[in-house]
Amino acid sequence: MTRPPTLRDVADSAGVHPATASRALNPETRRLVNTETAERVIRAAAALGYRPNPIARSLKTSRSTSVGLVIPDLTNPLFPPIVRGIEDVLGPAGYNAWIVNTDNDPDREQAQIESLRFRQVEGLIVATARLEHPFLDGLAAAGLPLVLVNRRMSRGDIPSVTADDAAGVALAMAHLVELGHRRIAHLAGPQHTSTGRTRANAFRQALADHGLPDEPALRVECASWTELAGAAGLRELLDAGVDCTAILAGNDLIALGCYDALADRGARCPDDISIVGFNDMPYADKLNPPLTTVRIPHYAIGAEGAQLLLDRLRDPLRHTRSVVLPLTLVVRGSTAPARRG
Amino acid sequence: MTRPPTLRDVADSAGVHPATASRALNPETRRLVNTETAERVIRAAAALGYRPNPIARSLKTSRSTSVGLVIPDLTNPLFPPIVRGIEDVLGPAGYNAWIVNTDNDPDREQAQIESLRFRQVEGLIVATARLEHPFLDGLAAAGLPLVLVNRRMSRGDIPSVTADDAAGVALAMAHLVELGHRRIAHLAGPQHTSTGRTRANAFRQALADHGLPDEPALRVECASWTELAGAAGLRELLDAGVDCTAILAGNDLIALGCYDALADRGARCPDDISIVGFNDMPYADKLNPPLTTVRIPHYAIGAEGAQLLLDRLRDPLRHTRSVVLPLTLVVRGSTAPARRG
DNA sequence: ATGAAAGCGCTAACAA
DNA sequence: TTGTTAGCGCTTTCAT
Repeated sequence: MTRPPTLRDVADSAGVHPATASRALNPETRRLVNTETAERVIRAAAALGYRPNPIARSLKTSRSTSVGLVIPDLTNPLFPPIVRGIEDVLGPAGYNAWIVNTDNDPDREQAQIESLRFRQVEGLIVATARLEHPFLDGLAAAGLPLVLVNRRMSRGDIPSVTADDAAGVALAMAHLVELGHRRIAHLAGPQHTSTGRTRANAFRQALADHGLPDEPALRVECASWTELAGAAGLRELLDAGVDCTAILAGNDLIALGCYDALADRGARCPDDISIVGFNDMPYADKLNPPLTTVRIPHYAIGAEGAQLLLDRLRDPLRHTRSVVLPLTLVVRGSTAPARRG
Repeated sequence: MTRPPTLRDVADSAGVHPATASRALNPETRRLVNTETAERVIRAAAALGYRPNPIARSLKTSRSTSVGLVIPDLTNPLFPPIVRGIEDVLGPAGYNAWIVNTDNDPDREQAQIESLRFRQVEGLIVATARLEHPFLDGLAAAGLPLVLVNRRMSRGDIPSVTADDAAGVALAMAHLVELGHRRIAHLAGPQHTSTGRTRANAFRQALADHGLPDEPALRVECASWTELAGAAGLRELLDAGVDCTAILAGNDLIALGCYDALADRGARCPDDISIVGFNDMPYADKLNPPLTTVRIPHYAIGAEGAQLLLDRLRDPLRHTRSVVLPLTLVVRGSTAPARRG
């Protein structure tokens, strides 16, 4: 195993100075060098199997061509498609992403983000934003390029890519009302996240739009976006003796928790209660019953987010912008006409 | 935003030479420096908020403290837990992983691995091994530290972490035989992978162990580990008029494909045909019917694999070893007593 | 159009 | 125990 060739080796082999070889090999500066010389250098590089050392380049240019990707938990099926969308955009641009999991723990999040800065990432794509998020505020204030995906923050000045949650809720609610449901409950996600808040607000808006009463008893906030929290939420609702024929769940995992809670009580979906989820997670169509849900374009969210960050890195002064992506309702077996009476 | 402090700033602030500061700050070399001086340096570093620049360190030491992780597709629910296991071991050791997806395309795999070497990874954890894999042979021959997870290669000298697939098949088959099944088919995964081959071999061994005939018609090789290929495989079997009461699927996705194919034909699981999967993928318990499957310790596979690689990086001369992890059968609704006649 | 020279921030001989 | 020196591989002024 011999030492990999360096720029110097290429220069020697082509009979030029390393600086000239550098210029010839870099597309950005190639025009500064004689075409013939450039070709000679390029041939020499190819012959030697030369690959520039990105670490040396980074040290000189203080650009790492890497970014950090902050997600709650890779094993949540929501995130892998986002990650792929991001990588498929970053890769061709010469960038790569370091992925960290926060497990929704602010301390862990802070430690992980610090380890990313330590790695000299040029920017961050963050999927863990809370509406109020002082730590992210600080990073933004420090000038670190930041893009939010999936969730936004209250302050609107940090670029974000989100789905049109309000429209999704409107679709879901219209579907339920169309099926004859009049008493619809909402098992909301955590209200410190934009997704949780936006969907809950849109739920109330939909009630108003359809002329249905907004009863506080029909709204429960789940402690987390998990099956466990969803089951607990529905049990709370049922224990309180609340009467409803349909549930709008904050997301698919909460909907799955509803399946569990219903099974515990010997109730059936959709016969007794219809359920709509959010996300269209993988295999939602294979569940029992297949889950009606709002499909979110996760891959596109990732891809758009990466694009926003690249734009920002290439032109730091460019105006920031946020992107909202459309979504669709996928009707399956978990929703059915309401009991009449 | 002022320039981040460098080692030089710390040295100046502590009134020592940068080399001394370097020694004081690095735990490995701290014993070379006077305790008081070291403390003064450490205090100065803390006061300035100094963080060593890992890129400069890498350039000097030619160690990147990064490794590459090669997987087929992050959106396959098999892999996120492996990734987390890997990261949870690498992180505390000061290493991080670059993740690449190959989509099971050898060309893409090669390109991605080259981009990892370009990034100066110190080693590779590979989840895409085929039994014969010349490209990986080449990397191993070139001295790149390599660890295989999930799948092995024919040559046994590359360290690997796998589940005890043969034992898993034996468990699954014993379960089916116990339930009264006598005509059991195997929808095997691709035979160029160790998992596909090992499970298929163990299937035939189990037939022999239980005194059942080994009929070639009862074995089908699926083209890939996917739902689509699983559905195609079962259709092929049914179209051939093969009579069986149970199916051992190569993995859970192939089992899901069987669900689809059965539904197409108006047959039901487990009433008409029982199915056992492999992996215990997330939400396998929520499927219709809940899937009986062999649970593989994915997180542990990742964690062990990372440990093997770290051992290798710390002591390149250390003997290689491979790890085989035990697994368990999870019995659910997709298996039931066979029809009698 | 090319070469010379300097330096990104750090570490590791070697010298004192 | 500390300082001196050199250099990892590359890019980028500046000079020619």
